[in-house]
Amino acid sequence: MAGVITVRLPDGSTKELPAGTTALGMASSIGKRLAAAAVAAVVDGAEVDLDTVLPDGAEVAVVTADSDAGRTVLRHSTAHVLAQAVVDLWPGAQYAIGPAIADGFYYDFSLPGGATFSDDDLEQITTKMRAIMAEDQPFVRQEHAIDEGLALFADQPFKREIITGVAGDSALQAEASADFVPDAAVVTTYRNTDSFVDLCRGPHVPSTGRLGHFALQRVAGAYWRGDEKRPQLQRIYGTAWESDKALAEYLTRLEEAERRDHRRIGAELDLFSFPSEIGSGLAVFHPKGAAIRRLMEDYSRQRHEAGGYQFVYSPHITKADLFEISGHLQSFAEGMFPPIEIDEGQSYYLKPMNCPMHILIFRSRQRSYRELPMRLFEFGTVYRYEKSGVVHGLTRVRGLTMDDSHIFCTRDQMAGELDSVLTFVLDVLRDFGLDDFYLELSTRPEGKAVGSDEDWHDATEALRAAAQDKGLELVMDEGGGAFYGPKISVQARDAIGRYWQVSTIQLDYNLPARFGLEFIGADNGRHQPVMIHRALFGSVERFFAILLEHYAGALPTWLMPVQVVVLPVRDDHNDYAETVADSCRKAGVRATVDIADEPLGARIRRWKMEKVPYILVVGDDDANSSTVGVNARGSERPDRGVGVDAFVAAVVAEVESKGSPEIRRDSAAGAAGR
RNA sequence: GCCGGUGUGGCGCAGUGGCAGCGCAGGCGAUUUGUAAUCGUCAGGUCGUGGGUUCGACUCCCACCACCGGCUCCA
Repeated sequence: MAGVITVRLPDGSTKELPAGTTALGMASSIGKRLAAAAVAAVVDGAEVDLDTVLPDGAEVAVVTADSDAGRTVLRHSTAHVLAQAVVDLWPGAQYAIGPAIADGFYYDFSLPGGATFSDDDLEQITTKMRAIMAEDQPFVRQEHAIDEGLALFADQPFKREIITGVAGDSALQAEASADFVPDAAVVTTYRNTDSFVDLCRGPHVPSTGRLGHFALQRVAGAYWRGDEKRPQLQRIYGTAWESDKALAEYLTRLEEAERRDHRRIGAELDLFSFPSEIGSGLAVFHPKGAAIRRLMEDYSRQRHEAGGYQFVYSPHITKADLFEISGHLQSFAEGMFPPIEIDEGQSYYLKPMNCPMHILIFRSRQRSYRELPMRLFEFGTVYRYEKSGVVHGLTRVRGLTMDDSHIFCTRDQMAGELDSVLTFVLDVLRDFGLDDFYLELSTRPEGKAVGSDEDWHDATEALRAAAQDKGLELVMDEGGGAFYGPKISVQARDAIGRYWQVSTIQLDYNLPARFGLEFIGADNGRHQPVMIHRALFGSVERFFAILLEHYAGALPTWLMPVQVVVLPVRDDHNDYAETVADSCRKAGVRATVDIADEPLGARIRRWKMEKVPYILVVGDDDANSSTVGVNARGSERPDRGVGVDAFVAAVVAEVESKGSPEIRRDSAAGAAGR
């Protein structure tokens, strides 16, 4: 019957509506709440504005503000308002692109006369944006032919460039500008007022009044289309959410991340520093930080030894020749410190990688297949000339120590070796408390790869098989491998949901060939070994930082330099406190006594801030009955009258299981609650 | 490397051209403490470095260094 259409909803049901009903109309027919929360719709798989008239038989879903897709719409629309505000405040400003990104949005501008934003500008821009939102201006969608579009943006060169791109190679442009998906020879715009129109595929919220839960965060420079040879634009970052509550929660999350910042924790706990006298990106580890690092390294050594790795050492500098043979000088010279010239033109470089050294160890004599797989391991300190703007705490430094292994094996051993290496790596990471992973497989890059198609195929499939065997999510990074071989990287999720790339396992066809590596096979012939590069922590410094952020400084007991501190209540309890500490030490628990020359509360506070796992308070009652009062990290109230032996045994067990007091407390609380 | 910001005792901060301050931490003294800050007192800074402007610079200008947020890069 004419005048009625039927649409299908996401739950499979159908709904009859008068012809001409818009997506918003449909939402209203379902419920007021839904209509109020709606910001866009998906019709037959395409995201559209709410005022889109529904065709008969369409599949329709309402996009609400509190969904990921809905927030994207909010953020994108807020970005438009930002652009409108900036153009209003800086007449003649050119606006480039303003997409939604994870948790927010940005917009790039070129200001008249090369002016730049400063943080102070954000306030007046925000005020202007709120004014635009208060006016509740509609977002009006229009379609234009290419030449119309070019005329419309006559004084907006960045928009013209995008439009010109649309007219040209559309696939390429879609790649270049995530903000914009071109469609044949038509461009779409959204107009808020006579004075502001932006090129955009949409969808947008119906009007600016639907926005408002936003905050501008910072200004930054950003190259046009991410190309450092192109002009640098002025970028403003912001965030926007469906409600003030969601916005506040997000800002709280940012604060939490700030509290966990390893640079802050490193300073608070006196773990490391970056003296400017030494140079940018070069850390020194203080005693407490060094103690933690040593525990990490010692455990790693222990595991590697058990895992059949052989330990080697190599120097920090080498003649240029070595990195010419390896190819690093040709490819990565700008990432290396400049050479040291000695002995009439002889150049020495600080090593940026350990692999050539390990290769020379392999090549130092003839090798038999019986020696393979040969797994060489070293905590190898390398130096990389990171550009001045990129150094960042311990995560991006100029001097770092890789827990670097190079495995030489036969082609037949390759698949099995990859599998066991991956198992080993995940196992050790779990011991450090990282247990939520996904894997990323980086495949052959276009064009510049070395090695035969067959080699690449075999290696990639071997990596894929090893990865799939682990039952973890596998994400493809097509074309993301290095020129010399495919790679698996392990991405670990931390306590607040951030992913960090830690371990990498990489096949290499390049270096064995460049160095002419060979071994004598069972057939008495010469063969080239396969080489696997493997880093587990990646960089020890960076892994240290990841652990600090993951645990917010409260490391598991086995990694804490001081595990137990004993506080005598009065100074006549000092001797008993020493006895307790001795009992700990005898069991291999790191314990110290903090004598009673300050009030107990003050001492407890100090050690709490140190994040010591266990604070023991001992007084008359304890000295009389060989007990301690246990104040475990993370607990609200102390546990009085615990027997010394029982306490020590519990800590020993916790160290053995690589646990933390917080976890033990939870399970204990669960048991006590019954 | 590029854009923006910041740099004041060990740490966190105040100080808009005219005598460098506060809190915490530190030293000393007193306090003898039962679960997150006892009281008093003392000391500590050529204000990131180097130039310049000025009668006078923490303050204004220039260069450099370092750090922070991004961009680009990350073997």
